[in-house]
Amino acid sequence: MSKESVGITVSKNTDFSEWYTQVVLKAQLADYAPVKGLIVLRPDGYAIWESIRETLDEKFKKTGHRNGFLPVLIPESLLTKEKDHFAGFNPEVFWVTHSGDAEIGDKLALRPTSETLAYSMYAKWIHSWSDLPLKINFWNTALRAEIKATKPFLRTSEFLWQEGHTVHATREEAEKEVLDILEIYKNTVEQTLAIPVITGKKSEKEKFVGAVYTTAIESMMPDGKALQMGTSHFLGQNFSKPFEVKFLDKNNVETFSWQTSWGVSWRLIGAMIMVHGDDKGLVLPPRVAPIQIVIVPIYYSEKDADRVQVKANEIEKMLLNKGLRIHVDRRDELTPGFKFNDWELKGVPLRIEIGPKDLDKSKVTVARRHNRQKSDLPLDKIESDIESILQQIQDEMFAAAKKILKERTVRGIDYNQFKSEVENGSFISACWCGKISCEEKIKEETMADIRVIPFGSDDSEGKCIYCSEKSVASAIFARAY
RNA sequence: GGGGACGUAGGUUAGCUUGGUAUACUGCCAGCCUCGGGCGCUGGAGAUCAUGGGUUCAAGUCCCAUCGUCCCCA
Repeated sequence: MSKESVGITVSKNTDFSEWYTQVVLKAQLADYAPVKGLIVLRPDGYAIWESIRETLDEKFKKTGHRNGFLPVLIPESLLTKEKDHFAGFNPEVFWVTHSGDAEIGDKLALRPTSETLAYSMYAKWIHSWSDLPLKINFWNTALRAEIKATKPFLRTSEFLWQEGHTVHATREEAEKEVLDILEIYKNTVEQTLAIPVITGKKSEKEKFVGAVYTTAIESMMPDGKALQMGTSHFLGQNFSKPFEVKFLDKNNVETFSWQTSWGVSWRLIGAMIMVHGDDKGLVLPPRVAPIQIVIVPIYYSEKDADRVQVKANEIEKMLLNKGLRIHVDRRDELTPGFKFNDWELKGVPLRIEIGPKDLDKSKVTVARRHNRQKSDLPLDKIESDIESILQQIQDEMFAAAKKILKERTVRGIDYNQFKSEVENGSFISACWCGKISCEEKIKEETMADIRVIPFGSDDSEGKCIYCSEKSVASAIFARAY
């Protein structure tokens, strides 16, 4: 008999929104904070963030970036210095106006993003061509007031993220940085989180306010909505001029620098929950799972307890030595059946069950979380096979997600079909003339807009899906989070 | 921006129409239990009924206001 209040009570297919919320709460990733729009990350949720952070951090450092830390308060005078940028963020800015009872003259913003603060500092640090490139990344939080439509990990008023801010002597070098970072994002999301992405440029309407252009990785969620997974911006000299981030080049000429900024947030966790989760709860890809393998020892008598525990400890040690993240569930007060459900809710990719019946046959039972299949594995095969099983799970999860993305991307349709495909929750690849007015009309009429203009999708042969004029590219349209 | 729903033990909730001692399940604690898919049995602790005001002999229940949360649509 199942205890409904403990597990997930709705189906992912029929009530996606409620399903998502239940997974977040019941898998104990996060809980609602006392203030609307804010969440508290619990250890199981934070562990996933740490895992993502470690993967990215290693790649950033290998490509010459270093970490720094920026304060959370930005004076109004600084935030408003680049006007387009400020206008874009203004409605979402939290302001600190008082210290105690006294009013603060130049009121302070809780950072919605740190370009202005970082570059006011960079201007002090950069004087010569030899100070460049400057490549600093910051692991912190950003605050953007979300009054309506909040959702754990996807839309919250404060979120964990990283923001990278780099400064270069030439345009070419900065543009290469933008693409190098996007490639790191793509690889990490695809190989670690097992979520396929589409890379490309954002339209003018959707680009980062203050950027020359924005590149992004975009992905599809199971409800057919697109989710922006990460962005990498070419800022050109839009910030270096107002903030005077300039240097003397080798010819002793004062030159404004070229800049980039880029970030991913804990939104990635939300995407991973949505893409891989099922009606039993969370499903974690092995590469990112804080616990990759859980061992559940099964026994009743004292005698069985001894031999089962000895074997469990032995396997734990063997797998720890291989660098795997493993946990033995030694809780004595719970039944095996409860533990199975518990670890499935929490998404652990692989479970090893060891009981007297297994040991009698010199094997263990392994249960794969992503397809819920159980099989036998001989004791003497564990050491040699376990890593390839994990790899296989990782691959199968990515392949399944990729198949869905492919199946739900449609192309070569007219505007009438476009409307019904949007309703179906499809990604639509369609020609576009490049005019913002067409994109806005489409958004008005269908609620879908351009999520990304994939690299290499230039197309001057086609006709715009909306106005039928000559196209510039085939873009990906969809409704979005 | 518009609309809807809801605040009662840690969680889910009954009670509200028709005012009269606060329901259950789950979780928690103690003990027992062959416990391989949320096992069973016994006992126990746990509630300023969101907040403030009003009506009344009497308010979880009726009235007003406030605060908060969730969902849907633009």
